[in-house]
Amino acid sequence: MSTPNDNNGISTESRIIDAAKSLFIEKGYAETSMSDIAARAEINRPALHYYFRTKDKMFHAVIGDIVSAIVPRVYELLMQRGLPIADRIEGVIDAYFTLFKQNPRLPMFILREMNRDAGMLIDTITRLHLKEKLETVILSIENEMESGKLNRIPVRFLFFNFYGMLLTPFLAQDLVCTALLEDGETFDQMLANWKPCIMQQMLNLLQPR
Amino acid sequence: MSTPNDNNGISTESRIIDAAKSLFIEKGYAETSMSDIAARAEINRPALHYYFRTKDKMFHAVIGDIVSAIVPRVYELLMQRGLPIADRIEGVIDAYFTLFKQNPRLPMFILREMNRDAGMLIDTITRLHLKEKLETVILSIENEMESGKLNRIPVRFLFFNFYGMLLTPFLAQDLVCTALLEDGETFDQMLANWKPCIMQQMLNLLQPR
DNA sequence: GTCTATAACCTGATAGAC
DNA sequence: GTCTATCAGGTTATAGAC
Repeated sequence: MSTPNDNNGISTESRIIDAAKSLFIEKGYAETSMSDIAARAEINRPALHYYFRTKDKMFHAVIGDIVSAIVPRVYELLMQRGLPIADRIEGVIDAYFTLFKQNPRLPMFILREMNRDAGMLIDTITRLHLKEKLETVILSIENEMESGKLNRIPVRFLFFNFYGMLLTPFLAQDLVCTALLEDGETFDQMLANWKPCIMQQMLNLLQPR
Repeated sequence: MSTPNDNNGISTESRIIDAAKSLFIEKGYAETSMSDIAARAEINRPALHYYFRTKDKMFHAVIGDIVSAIVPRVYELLMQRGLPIADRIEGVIDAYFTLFKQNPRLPMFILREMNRDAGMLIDTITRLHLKEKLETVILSIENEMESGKLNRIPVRFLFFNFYGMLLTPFLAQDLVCTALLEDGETFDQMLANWKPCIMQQMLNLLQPR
C-alpha cells in the first residue's frame, strides 16, 4: 500500500508543499507565482491547481507546515522544569539557530507575511490547536516570577528582547555579510560569538539580584 | 516664479514621490503597482511614466528620500560628544520612535526591500555620500572603547542589540496590538514603558564596570 | 489524477496626439 | 507636460479531454 501518485517514493502532494515552501520563503508570497511552484515541483500548472485550488490555500498549507515544526519544539525545550533557566534558554537558542542556519530567510518570511496578513500567525496557531501550549509557557514563566525564582519583567518585554536579538542577524543577513563581519570571519562564526551575548542579556533581565 | 506644473502649490513630482512613498511603505515594492501610485497621486499612468521612466527609478527616488532623512539626523545625535552616552542613546531612541510612530511600517519596509535587493541600502548610502558619516560614528564609538570611557564590545553586536530592541515592537506591531498589550494599554504607552528597558540593556553593555 | 487549451485579467511600458 | 490608445507579456484560475 503506497501513497497516491508516488514519484520516487514521495507523494506528489508533499513534493508540491516542499517546492512551495522553499519558494515562498525565498521570494515571499507576492513574488512567487503558481508557475514557479509547478516548475520546481516538476508538475504542470493546472495539476497544481488540482491539489491546492488557490494560491491562498497553497500558502496556508505551507505556513501550517512551518508553524507546527516550531511551536511544539520550543514548548518542550522551555518546559523542562528540572533545568535552570540558563540551560533552557540555551536550548531554545540552539534550536532556532539550527533551524535558521538551514533556512536563513525563514525569519524574514514570517515577518513579511505577518505584515501582509495581520491575523496570519494567530489564525494558524489557532487552527493547529497550539494556542494552549503558548499560554502554558507564558503562565509558567509568570509563575516562576511570582515565586521569586525569576526577576519580575513583563513577558512581552522578554519576547522583544529575545526575538530581537535572535532574529536581527538573520533579518539583516545580507547587510551583515557585506559590511559587518570581521576579516575572514564567517556568518556562522559570528553567530557563535553572538550567542553568549544573547544569553548574558537574557540573564541580566531574568536572574534575581 | 513657481515650480513647474503646480497643483495646489505642490509640484506634481513631489506629489508623486509622496504617493509612491506611502504606498511602497504600506504594501512593499512587489505588491504596489504603477497604477496604484498614479491613482493616489491623482495622475494618469502614462504621465507617471513620464516623470519616472520605470518602476525601479521610482523606487530609488523614494528610498533616497527616506535614507537622507534618517542618517544625518542619527549622526548629529550620536556625535554630540559633550553629552554622556546615556543621553545620546536616549536622543536616538526618541528620534526613531517619533519617526516610526508616524510611519509604523517603515522598519518592515526597509527590511523587506533589503531582502529583495541585497545591495539596496549600501548603494543608496553610497549614492547620497553618507558612507563617511557612518564610518565616523563607528570610529568614534571604538575610540571611546579604547580610552576606557565605554566597555569593549564588537560594534556589530551593539547594532544587533540596539536595532533588535528598537525595531522588534514595530516589526511585529499587528501581533503586539492583538495579543501582547495589557488590558486598556495602547501601543504608544507600551513603547513608553519599553524605552527604559532598551536603555538599561544598552548601558549594561556599554558602561565600564 | 494529469494533461491541453484557454479564459479573463492585470502588469509595466511606449508611441503619438494635443 | 499630460493625455488616449495600445502593446507585449505574465498572472491566477477554470473547463474539458484523456
